[in-house]
Amino acid sequence: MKSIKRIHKSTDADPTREKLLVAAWRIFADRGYRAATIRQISVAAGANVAAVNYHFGDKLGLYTEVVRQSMQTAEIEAVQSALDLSAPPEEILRAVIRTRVRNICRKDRPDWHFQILAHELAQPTPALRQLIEKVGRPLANRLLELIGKMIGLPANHEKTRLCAVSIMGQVVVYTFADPLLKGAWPELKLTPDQVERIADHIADFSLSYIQGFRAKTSARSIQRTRPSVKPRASK
Amino acid sequence: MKSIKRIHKSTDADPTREKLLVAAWRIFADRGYRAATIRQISVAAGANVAAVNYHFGDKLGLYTEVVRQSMQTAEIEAVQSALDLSAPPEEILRAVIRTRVRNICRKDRPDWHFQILAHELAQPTPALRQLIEKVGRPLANRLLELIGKMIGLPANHEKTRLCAVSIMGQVVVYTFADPLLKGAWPELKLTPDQVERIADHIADFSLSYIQGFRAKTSARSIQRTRPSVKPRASK
Amino acid sequence: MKSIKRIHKSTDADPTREKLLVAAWRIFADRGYRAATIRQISVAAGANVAAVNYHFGDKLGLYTEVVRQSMQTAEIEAVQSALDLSAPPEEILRAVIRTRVRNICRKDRPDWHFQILAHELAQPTPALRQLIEKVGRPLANRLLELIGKMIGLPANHEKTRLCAVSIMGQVVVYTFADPLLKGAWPELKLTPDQVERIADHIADFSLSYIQGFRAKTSARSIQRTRPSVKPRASK
Amino acid sequence: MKSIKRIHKSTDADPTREKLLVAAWRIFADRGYRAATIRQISVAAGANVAAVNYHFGDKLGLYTEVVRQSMQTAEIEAVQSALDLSAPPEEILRAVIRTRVRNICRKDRPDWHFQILAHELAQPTPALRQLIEKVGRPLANRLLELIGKMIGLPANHEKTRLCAVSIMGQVVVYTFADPLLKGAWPELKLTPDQVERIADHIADFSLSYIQGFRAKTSARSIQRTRPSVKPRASK
DNA sequence: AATGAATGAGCCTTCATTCAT
DNA sequence: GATGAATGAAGGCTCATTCAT
Repeated sequence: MKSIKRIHKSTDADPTREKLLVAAWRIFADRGYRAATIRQISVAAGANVAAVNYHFGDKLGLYTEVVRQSMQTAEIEAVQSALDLSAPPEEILRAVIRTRVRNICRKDRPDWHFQILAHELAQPTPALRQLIEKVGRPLANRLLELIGKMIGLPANHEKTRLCAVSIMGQVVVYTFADPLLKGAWPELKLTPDQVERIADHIADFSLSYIQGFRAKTSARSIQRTRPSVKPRASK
Repeated sequence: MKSIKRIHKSTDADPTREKLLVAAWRIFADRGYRAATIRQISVAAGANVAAVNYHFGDKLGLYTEVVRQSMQTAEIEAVQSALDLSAPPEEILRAVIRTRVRNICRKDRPDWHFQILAHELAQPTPALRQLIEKVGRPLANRLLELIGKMIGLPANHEKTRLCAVSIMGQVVVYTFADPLLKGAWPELKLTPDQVERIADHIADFSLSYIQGFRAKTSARSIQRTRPSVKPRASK
Repeated sequence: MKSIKRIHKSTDADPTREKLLVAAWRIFADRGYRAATIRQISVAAGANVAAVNYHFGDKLGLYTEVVRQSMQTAEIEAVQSALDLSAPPEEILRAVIRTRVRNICRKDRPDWHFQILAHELAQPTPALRQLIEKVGRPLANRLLELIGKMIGLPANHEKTRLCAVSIMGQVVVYTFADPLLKGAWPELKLTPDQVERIADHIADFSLSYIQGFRAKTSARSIQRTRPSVKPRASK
Repeated sequence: MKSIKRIHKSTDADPTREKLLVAAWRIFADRGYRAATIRQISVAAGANVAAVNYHFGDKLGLYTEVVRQSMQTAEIEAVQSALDLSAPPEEILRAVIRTRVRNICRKDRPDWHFQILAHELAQPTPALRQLIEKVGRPLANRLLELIGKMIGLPANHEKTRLCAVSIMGQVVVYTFADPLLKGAWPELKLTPDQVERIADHIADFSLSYIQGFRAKTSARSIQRTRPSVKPRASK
């Protein structure tokens, strides 16, 4: 990425810059970094082709800014805040899943955040690293702690991680494999009702194992002092 | 895609064509259709740029052939044949999951099949449609029947589909979100041992809910005639 | 032809666009649409290859613009205005022929208009249709009316059309068959003097028949009511 | 043109070579030298791409042979033989025009000879020179002699040449400007009947001037000894 | 004698970037 | 501050030609 000569103020009084960001967000989410062209973005934003280079240095600069802003947005915050609730862990997990799944079918800005993530994972750019470290890791850590609490194992235990991935996989597959699901499951319409049922199912599906696992470890923990001892101790 | 004028003999004595296919498979899986260039592929195959045009008509023709062959390969067959086993459904499901997960860390041709699928889902090409209809739908149908048998619901029941997606999501996330997982989970090395543990976990995780669900529906089905009433009590 | 995204100001202060048009006009007239390359044109205009794409969308866009401008130029107007003269029809016909033939040996822009037409007729492009409808048909109609008046038959009468083609053929053969004429007629130098003699000859040659035809039809029209009966006695 | 390594016998017992020539003749006449590809020709002839190079050295060698054979064919001979008739010059001229015009609408091999000539004139190749010298000049000379006899002037007199070009122009315009004529003259169907009327018209149109011219020169030749003195003596 | 396979040159087009105003 | 104009690099594709068999 080329270094930007000047830092422009990102105040609200700079409509061109903002319009570029919104248009870029949509188009990058739709087509990914490479397939999107700055001409498409400029036209969609009603700006000149050179405006992108002027405001953001180059294409990668614009993209990086889009990714940065995308990760700061409310729905991510919503997920994070859901993780902070002082409710029972099961309810927190349910809330987290529901919040995330609901975003899949938002009408105004359909899942742009995760679409960008999906494109990044398929075709990484330099933005992926910061995306992982700034967003992926913190979110993962909170989820791991939550699950660890539920199954009575440390956050960095392999079983904890496996459970976290199992939950995450069930959620993201609806974003990543959308065309595949629509092709093999014609009734999948992602209406608000159906989305609620999906969220409930994922939570039920996951809690079934987690609660069963806790039961087993709890039973063993009667004899032992450290409940973190897991059934498969190897590693 | 330009139609190829003639059918070329695909004997083993056609090294250039084969080398092109192997190189294209690897590069397409690595970078996706658009980002891959026929020059890169030609150089990797030790052939001329025009060789692609000669053997496959154009870039899309080469890609289509790669996708077609990719979907015919042994591991897909392995998954399908696993679905045909006359073993108990639980064992079949375990075998299917294990077969698929093992392919993630194959040394010779690392998960190219699913990497191509991931690229297709992120940036669809005309090959996606046939990929869905030729591979996605048949596999999905077998999986749905298997799960339907286990939970006592029709294959096209929404709950059956939700379970299938939950299982599939847990599996494919290891391919689709690989950089993200590696970033948030440093210990994830995908050694053969670990891959086995992953497969076991996904099977345990999924069977926990499925077996519990069958127990409930079985109990209810004594009283009720229509098992399509969703037994989920919560919400 | 790719549609050009924006309308560029065609002011005189746009030298590159103008230089491209002039160079393209010459090269297209010289070699035809297919044989001319945008690299040759760009080099001749002192511009970059991509300038063609920027100003005209693509090669066909540039060509279409060349054809459009070519047909609007003065000499075509001259022919048309000659047809509007309120002089005796014979004089108008003479003027039309002379105007057209003179353009064959113009020093500044040698017969590019008709050379492009010749290439279009040999290898049609999408521009041919509009060339026929915008220029060919209107000019033909005026010529037909003029001849019809002279021979006392309707403009759309077959004999009127035959006469028009006979005149037109005598004129255009000097452009279309130029190499052939030069080869079989070494004294053909197309000096201004000789061009004048050519024009006079074509007019004399044509008026001989036309005036004789009018005499015959006039004589017969006293007796006959339907002048559409061809008065040609031979055969 | 690349020199052919060996001279192949052009006997009838070489069907591939013959089929190539026929296919090439049609396609070259249809699209011209540059636009025609040896692949199209090979496919149309049911032969291999390399067969062209094998039999004719290269593309230009095939084309040259096509042009050479085309010029030797019967209809050209027909025109030439018509010029040899010992009939009155007017009848000979009529026969020549009729023979040529009739070829325009031949059903089996529509005017390929003149279509190739038209392409050559629009985009000359090295074959043009020999085409002019082997065919153009001899035919022109015979026509000039014929006309010279009719108007009482030497064959190389400018007026003789002008008359010859006027006649030739009327004929070839039907081949060269075919799309233009069809566009501006919808009733032009080139049925056999209409073709006969066209031929008669061209003959009438031309003889009107020629016979009138002879009358004038004959009148003067009573006083003068050298009938080559023309009305407009300048030059 | 004939051909399937392969090649290098050249073409049109796209795109991010830069420059002058 | 902002933009219209222009550019160089790179990509896919076509085609005549050549090579090995």
